[in-house]
Amino acid sequence: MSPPAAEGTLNLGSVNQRGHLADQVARQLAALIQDGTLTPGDKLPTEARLVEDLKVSRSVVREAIARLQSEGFVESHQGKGVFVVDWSSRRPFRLDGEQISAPDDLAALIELRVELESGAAALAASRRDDKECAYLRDCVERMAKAGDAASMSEADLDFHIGIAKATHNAYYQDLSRYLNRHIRVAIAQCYRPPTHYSGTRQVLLDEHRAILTAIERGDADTARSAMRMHLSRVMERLSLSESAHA
Amino acid sequence: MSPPAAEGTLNLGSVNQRGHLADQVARQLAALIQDGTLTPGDKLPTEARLVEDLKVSRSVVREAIARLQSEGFVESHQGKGVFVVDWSSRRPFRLDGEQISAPDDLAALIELRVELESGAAALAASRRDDKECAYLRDCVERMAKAGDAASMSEADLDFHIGIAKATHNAYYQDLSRYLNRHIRVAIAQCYRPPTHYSGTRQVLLDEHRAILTAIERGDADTARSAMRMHLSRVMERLSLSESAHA
DNA sequence: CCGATAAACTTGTCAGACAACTGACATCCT
DNA sequence: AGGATGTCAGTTGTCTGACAAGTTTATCGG
Repeated sequence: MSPPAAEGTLNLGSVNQRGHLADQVARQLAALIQDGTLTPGDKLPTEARLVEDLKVSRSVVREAIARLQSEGFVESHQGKGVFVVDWSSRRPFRLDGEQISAPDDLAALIELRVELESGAAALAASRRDDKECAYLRDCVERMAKAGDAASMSEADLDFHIGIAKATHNAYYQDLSRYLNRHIRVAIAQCYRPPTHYSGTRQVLLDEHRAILTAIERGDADTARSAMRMHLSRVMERLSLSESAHA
Repeated sequence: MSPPAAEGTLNLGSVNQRGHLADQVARQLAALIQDGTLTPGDKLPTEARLVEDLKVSRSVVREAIARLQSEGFVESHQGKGVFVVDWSSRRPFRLDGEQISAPDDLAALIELRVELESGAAALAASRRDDKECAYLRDCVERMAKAGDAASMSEADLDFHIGIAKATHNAYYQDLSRYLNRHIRVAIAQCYRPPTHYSGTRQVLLDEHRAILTAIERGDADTARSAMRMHLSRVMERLSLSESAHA
C-alpha cells in the first residue's frame, strides 16, 4: 500500500469535459484511479479540496463520489475520507463505449463470447425444456423469414438469449445478455450495415440450425462445437481473426 | 413500453434499512426496478415527490439517483425526468453479495467459471511468453511450499490470474479477476476453512501441474481439458455438483 | 386552428448550516 | 508512568433554500 497521495498534488486541472459536471468529475477521478495515479488504499482529496481545485459545488463532488462508489472504485468513511479500494477485482465487469472502438478490442470481446456461448450451448443442450426448444425453433424460423438485416439481427439475438436462458443459470443469462448487446452496438459502430447479406444468409441459417438440432437432441458436445464454429466464423466474416490480441 | 407508473402509487414506504440514506434510497429504487414494478421506459417519481414520500433531503435523492445511473438502471434528462433504461442488457455484470449465499448460487457461478477458465487456459497455451510461464511455475512452487491454507489459496489465486493474463485478452483478465474474487469470498462465507487440506493437497498440486505443463507445451486442447477437470473437481470437493441449477 | 410566448414543472448546480463520525491531543486519575 | 476520559479540529452525511438550464403545458393573439 503506497502512502496516501499528498493533497494538492493531483493534476486535477479544470472541469472541461462533456456532460454534466458530476459526470465529468467522476470520470476525471476514475481516470486518476485507473491510470495508477491513485492506487488502492490511497485517500482522495477531501471534498473541500476538490471543491476548491475543480471550482464546483460540494453537491457535484458528492454526486461524483457516489458514482465512483457504485462503480466499485472507492469507499467513503464518515469522518475519515474516501479511499480507493482494490477495484480491479471489485469493480463490476463492464464494457465502456470507448473501449470497443478498435477491431482488436472487438475481436477480444468476441473471443470471450465464443467461450461463453459455447459453454451455454452445451448447458442448454443438457437442460432445455420443450418450451425453450420451441422458442429457439421460432427464432430460427424468424431468421429464415427475415426481410431485412434488422429483423435477421433481432431474431439472431433472441436465439442467443434463448440459449442462455435454457442454461437455467442466471449468471450465464446476465453475462450473455450484456456481451451480446455491447458486441452488436460495437459492430454497428465499426462496420457498415451490409447492403446485401444473401451471400451469407444461408450459411448463417445452416449454422443456427446445427446448433438448434444439437440442443434439441440434448447433445451437449455437438452443441458446443457447433456454437464455437458459428461464432468463430462470425469473427472471420468480420475479418477479425488476426486482431484478437495485441 | 408500459405507460409510466402513476406518481404516488409506488410503494415507497419509509427509509428503514441499514447504511447511509443515499445507499438505502438507491437500493429501494433498484428493488422496484428489478422486481418489475418499474419497467424500461417508466419515469421515476420526481425528486420533489421522492423527497416528500421518503422524508429525506433532495441531496439524498440526487445521490441515490447518481448511483442508479452509474449502476446502469436509469438515465436522467434535465427538465424531463429520470427514466428506467433497458438495464438488463446495459447494467454491468455484477455479483451482489447476497446473491451468492446459497450453494446453488455458488455452484452456478463456478459453472460459469469452469467455462471461462477452460477457455483462458487454452488461449494462454497459445499465447504465453517465457516470463508468464515462469510466473505460473513460481505460483505452483509456492503452492507446493505453502505452510497454511491462506498461502495456498493466495498462490492458487495468483496462478489463475496469471493464466488470464497470459491470454493477452483484457476482457478475460477483468472477468476472471472479478469472478475469482467473488467466488473466494463466497466460499469463505459458506464453508468452514479446512483444518487440514493435506488429503487434497497432492491432488490439487497434480492438477495445477498438469495445467501448467500443457500451457508450457503450448497444447491448448490439453490445457483446456486439464483446467476443466480441475475446476469440476473443485465443485465436487465443495459438494456442489448437484446444485448448479434450480 | 396555429404559432408565439409565458408560466409551470423538472433536473443541475450552488451555498450555507448543522449532524455524525474519526483521530489527535490534552488532562485527569490510579 | 500508563490508562481512561474529554475536547477539539477535521471530514463526511444530511438538510435547506436559491437560482440556472431544459422541457412541457397553458395562454394569448392573429
